[in-house]
Amino acid sequence: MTLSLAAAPTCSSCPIRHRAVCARCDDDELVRLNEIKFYKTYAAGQTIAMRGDALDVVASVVSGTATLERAIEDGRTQMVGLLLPSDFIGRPGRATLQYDVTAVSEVTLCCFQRKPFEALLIEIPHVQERLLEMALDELDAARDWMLLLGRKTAREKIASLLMLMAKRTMHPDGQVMGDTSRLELPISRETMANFLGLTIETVSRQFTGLRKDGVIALDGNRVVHIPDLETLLMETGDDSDGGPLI
Amino acid sequence: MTLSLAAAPTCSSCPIRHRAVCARCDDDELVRLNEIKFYKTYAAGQTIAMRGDALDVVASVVSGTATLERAIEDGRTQMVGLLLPSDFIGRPGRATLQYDVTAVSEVTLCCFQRKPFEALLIEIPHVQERLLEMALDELDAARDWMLLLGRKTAREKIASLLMLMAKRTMHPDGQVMGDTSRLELPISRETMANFLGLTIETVSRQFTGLRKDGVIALDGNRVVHIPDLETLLMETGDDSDGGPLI
DNA sequence: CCTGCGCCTTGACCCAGATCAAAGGGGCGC
DNA sequence: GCGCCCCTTTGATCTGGGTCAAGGCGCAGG
Repeated sequence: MTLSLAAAPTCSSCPIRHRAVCARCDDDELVRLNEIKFYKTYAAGQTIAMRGDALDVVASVVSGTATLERAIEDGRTQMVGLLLPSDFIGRPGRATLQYDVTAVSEVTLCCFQRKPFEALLIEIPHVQERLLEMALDELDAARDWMLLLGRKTAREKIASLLMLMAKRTMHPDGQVMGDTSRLELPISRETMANFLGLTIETVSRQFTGLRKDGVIALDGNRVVHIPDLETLLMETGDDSDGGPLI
Repeated sequence: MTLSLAAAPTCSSCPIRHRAVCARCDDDELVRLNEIKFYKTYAAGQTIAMRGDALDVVASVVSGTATLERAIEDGRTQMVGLLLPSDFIGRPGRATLQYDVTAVSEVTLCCFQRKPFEALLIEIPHVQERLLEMALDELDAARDWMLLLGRKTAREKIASLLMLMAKRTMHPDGQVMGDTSRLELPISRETMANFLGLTIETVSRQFTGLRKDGVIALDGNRVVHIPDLETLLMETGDDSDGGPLI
């Protein structure tokens, strides 16, 4: 997965330039953020944190894909968030984690110790402002996802997921870039199933169905070609405007 | 629906005492909040705002019940939030609404003009802090709801809804109060169906099922008696701790 | 008192997606 | 090259909840 950083704010020294936390920081503030940050990398499949764990760091995703999941003892699992580069993990003001966080591909995080980070929040109001904005965006995304889970058909769910991936891969800051027809899926069929509230068999069948109907073409099972984004959009069941997704 | 205000912070002159926005405000700050607030009442069934509307006020619910809904053109509707007293509507920093907001019972809102409210946010950092906290709580609740929508059975969904209502009605600030066995439902079967991603027929059948199994007793169709909360909890499919729900 | 209207319940049937089961690949160690 | 393992696809069958249709029931208005 590649991200255009051309239009990203130029926070020094961080690969994603703290886009998550300091879009409006001045140099002095950046220095202070840099003082308390450190990087951490997790292998694909590794558990980053588990429900109930103490949360003594917050972090933003620099590269790779991670998932937030909620599970019931009997094995049923629902993904409740997909973390792609620039997404933020952890919440100031709460000490324990509500979900399982798992690295799907190799993941690098830019971490901040929670305590000093919270201290900085008080001094740098627009970081807090930015966090509020991000939390509200995530809330909107979660609510769109509720519509998907509660009311969409399996085919609409798959199409919506592909649109989401396409948007996130190709328009990191809102502008179109690169090849809009080739999409590399960062997650397995099982992860998709957990995201969509489906079984892997149904996910697989819907992929086959979309392929047979010419909406997508498959190249291996991690690469999707989308000949026409409009056609795919029609399959999502969303109104024309689409709206923000995760 | 009644709320215990005994332990609520003592912000003057507002029925819910701005619990949502100023748990930590001092007198001066309260005066400034009071200067820009006003009340508005909506009749049951009335539309408070629609998707796409300009959002020039933010508000907290003083009394009554309202819903946030997302709809697809073909009529499928998913409720994405239930607004009970002390809940907050609207988001600083975004001008248009993403959902339809409807009054379910008669609703009174304590409103603030968005612009002056945003101005106050900058000057009163702990209001911003409180908003962030609330947004993150709502996000947790939305994610729990995603587990319900994606992975729970119809019976578990109904049981979860009843537990949610029971918690919200009886423990507004965490402490138990009043009669834990009688629950008055503020919403119709249709509203429940839209909340749970079910049809009204299924909702009705599940109520009948729970009644026949002695988990609940019905008195008319808006009043539920819960002989044993533990039994109901077991039907929700949640792990023991339960966790926060909306 | 009857009638109409909203809401809710119940019944009969159907179907999308789950479940159970059996093959494909494709990559990697040996 | 060979076998193993994991992921994915496909097939056959089952079922929970949707759909369609027909009553209850309470209540407001005539």
